[in-house]
Amino acid sequence: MAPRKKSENLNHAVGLLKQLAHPVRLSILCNLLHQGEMSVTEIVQAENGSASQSQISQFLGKMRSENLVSYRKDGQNVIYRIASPKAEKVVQALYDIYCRK
Amino acid sequence: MAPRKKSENLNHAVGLLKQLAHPVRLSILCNLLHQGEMSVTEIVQAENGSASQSQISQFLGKMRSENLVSYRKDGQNVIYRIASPKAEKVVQALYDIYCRK
DNA sequence: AATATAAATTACATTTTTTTAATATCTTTG
DNA sequence: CAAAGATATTAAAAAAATGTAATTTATATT
Repeated sequence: MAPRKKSENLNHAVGLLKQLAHPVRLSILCNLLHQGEMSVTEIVQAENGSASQSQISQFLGKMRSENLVSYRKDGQNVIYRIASPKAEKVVQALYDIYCRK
Repeated sequence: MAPRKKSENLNHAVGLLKQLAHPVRLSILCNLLHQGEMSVTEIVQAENGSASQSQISQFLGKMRSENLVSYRKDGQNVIYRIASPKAEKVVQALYDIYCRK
């Protein structure tokens, strides 16, 4: 990796961790990790009532603004995917640590 | 791993992530990962002014209460280490992702 | 065009975290 | 025992995150 100041790495990591530190957002990212792509409707359904459409849209907006996820439009649907390789790696690591073996 | 409800894994992971999602706490854990053990004085010095003794003590208290770290007394010093293997693994993964190659 | 569906936005109240300051406790040393 | 050093505790203010409701925009269907 290109040499960086420690504090720079630290702040980038903290920025990601703050987004992961919410059950609905982490669940969304974990689902995206395994599904590849999901429409907002599918994301809302997968959360099974634990967050409203509005809240999920707000979460997606924030994660979008931090370049954790990206989207494309498909008719009236909007389809999200993970955009950040680092986010993907961290979510995978969490999955390995908490959900496997 | 013993089978667990998804939401249980999720909440455990989120609990850890909330603790990691602060620059000073993450820095402390990263230092402990590499040093093994550190006294509070050393921890405060390592943060180099970015947090007061009081604040660091509060952070350590919270991380202690969540079993992320444990401590032992050595005279007038209190020496901390990482107590949670999961925390250790996640911090190591973050280090690999953000600070190496 | 009217209706329905999908998603985003706005505003606000609530809750949780973070920060700061002051003080207390415990241990060692002179 | 008094002073100094190390750590913890308490309280309160400030800042940030969260949850909720209402509304809006855009697209598709009839």
